[in-house]
Amino acid sequence: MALNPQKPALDPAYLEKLQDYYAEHKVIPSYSVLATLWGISAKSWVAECVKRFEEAGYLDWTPDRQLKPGARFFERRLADSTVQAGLPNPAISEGYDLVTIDDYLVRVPSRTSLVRVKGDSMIDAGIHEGDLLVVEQQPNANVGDIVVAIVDNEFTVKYLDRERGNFVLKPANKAYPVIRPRGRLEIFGVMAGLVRRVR
Amino acid sequence: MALNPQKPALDPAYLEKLQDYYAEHKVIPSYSVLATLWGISAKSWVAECVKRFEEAGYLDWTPDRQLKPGARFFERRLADSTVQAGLPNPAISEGYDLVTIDDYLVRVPSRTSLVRVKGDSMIDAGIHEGDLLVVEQQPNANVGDIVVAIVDNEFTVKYLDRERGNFVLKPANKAYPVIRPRGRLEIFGVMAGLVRRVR
DNA sequence: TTGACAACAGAACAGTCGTTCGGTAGCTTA
DNA sequence: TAAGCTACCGAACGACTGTTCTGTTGTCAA
Repeated sequence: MALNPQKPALDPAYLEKLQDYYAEHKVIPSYSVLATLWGISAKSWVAECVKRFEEAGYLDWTPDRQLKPGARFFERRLADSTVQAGLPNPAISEGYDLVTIDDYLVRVPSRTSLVRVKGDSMIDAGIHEGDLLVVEQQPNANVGDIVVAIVDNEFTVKYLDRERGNFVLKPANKAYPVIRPRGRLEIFGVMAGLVRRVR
Repeated sequence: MALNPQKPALDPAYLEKLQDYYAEHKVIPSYSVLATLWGISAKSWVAECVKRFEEAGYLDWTPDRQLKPGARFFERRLADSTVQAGLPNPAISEGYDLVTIDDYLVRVPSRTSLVRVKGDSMIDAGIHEGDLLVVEQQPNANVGDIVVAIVDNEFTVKYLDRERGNFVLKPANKAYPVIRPRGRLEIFGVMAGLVRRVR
C-alpha cells in the first residue's frame, strides 16, 4: 500500500480548525494554544503536524522565525466552468491558488476606498444598487474607464467619455441622460473592482 | 493647549509600517521585531505604543493574550453615494468599519469556493463573463436562489425555479433556453457573492 | 510474534517573550 | 529655575516559547 512513501498524512480537520481560528483572530496561535485547539496534549506532536503543514505549503515562517500562514493557507478552491469527465467531487480537482479576495481586488490599500452604489444608472455594465465599488482614488482617468466623479456634491458612477473636447459622464442605462458638467469635472477615482453580497 | 488631556499622540507612520508588515506576512510580529520595524530600541517603549494602538482600536488581544489586529486595523474607508455639503476631502468624512472584503463575502471558509463565470447567460442578473462567483457549497437551495449546478459534467450558473413540481434552471438572458434536467438536479452550491476585477 | 511504523504523551531545556521599574534628555508651563 | 510632562533607553525577571529526546500504544504486514 506504500505507494506514496514520501507523504505523511496531514489531517484536514486540523487545517480547518486553524483556518477558523485565523478567521476569527487574524493570527496564528502558539504551539500550546494550537494543542488545545487541536485536542492534542503534547507540544512535540503539534510541532510535527506544523512541520507537515509547512511542507505542504499551508504554513510558513517569517524571517524572524515566527509561524505565519503559507501560500496555500488562503487558497480557495477556484473551480473552472469546464470540468473534466469523471467528477466524483467536482471542485477538488482544480486546486488553483488565489490568495485573498482583498489581495485580488486591492492593489494600493492606502488609495483604495469602497463606495456603495445607489441607483441603477450603470445596470448595463453589471453594476447594481447596493454593490460595493472598489475605487482607486486618483484625480484623472482615461476615456472608457468607469469613474466615480463628484457632481453637485454627490458621488456618481459613470463611464468617462469625451465629446467635442470636453469630458462627459455616460450612464450604462438608456433611461438616464449623459451628464455634461459645466466647468471642471472632478474625479474621485476609477473603478478597480466590484463586490456584491447576496442574501 | 491641553484641550484633550486623555489622548497621547500615536504615530500614524508606525501603524502604516505595521500594516505593511502584516500585508506581507499576515501576522503581527513580536515586540522586539516591532522595535526594529519602528526603529525603536527599547521594548518598553514598544509596549507603550502598542497600548496606545490598542486603546485606539487598531490592535487587540486574543483570549490567550497574543497580540492581534483590532477592529479598525483593516478599516477601509467606505464612502456613501450621498455626501454632505462641504466636501473638502470627500471620503474622509465617513469612517465606516468594514473589515476585510473576504469577511464581507465568505461566511463559512471551509464550504466556500470561487467559480469563474463563463458565458453571458446570467447577464441580466449582473453576472458577467470573467466574474468570480463566491459559492457556498451545499446540496440544496431555494427557488429564486442563484445556484451553481452540475449539468452534463459542467458547472452552470442559473436561477433555480420550479415547474410543475420539477426543478428547472432559468438563465437571466432571453437568448438562452431554460434547462429542464431529466432525473435529479445536482446542485453544487448557491451564490453568496460576486467579485469582479476591472483592468 | 516479531518488527516496523504512525500517532501520540511527557519531561527537560535554552532562548525569547512581554512586563516592570528606574532612568535621562528635551520641551513647556508657571 | 523648578516642576511636570513626553519620548525614549536599558536592565532585570519570571513566564512562556519551540525544540529535542525518550517513551508508550495501536495497527498492520511478514
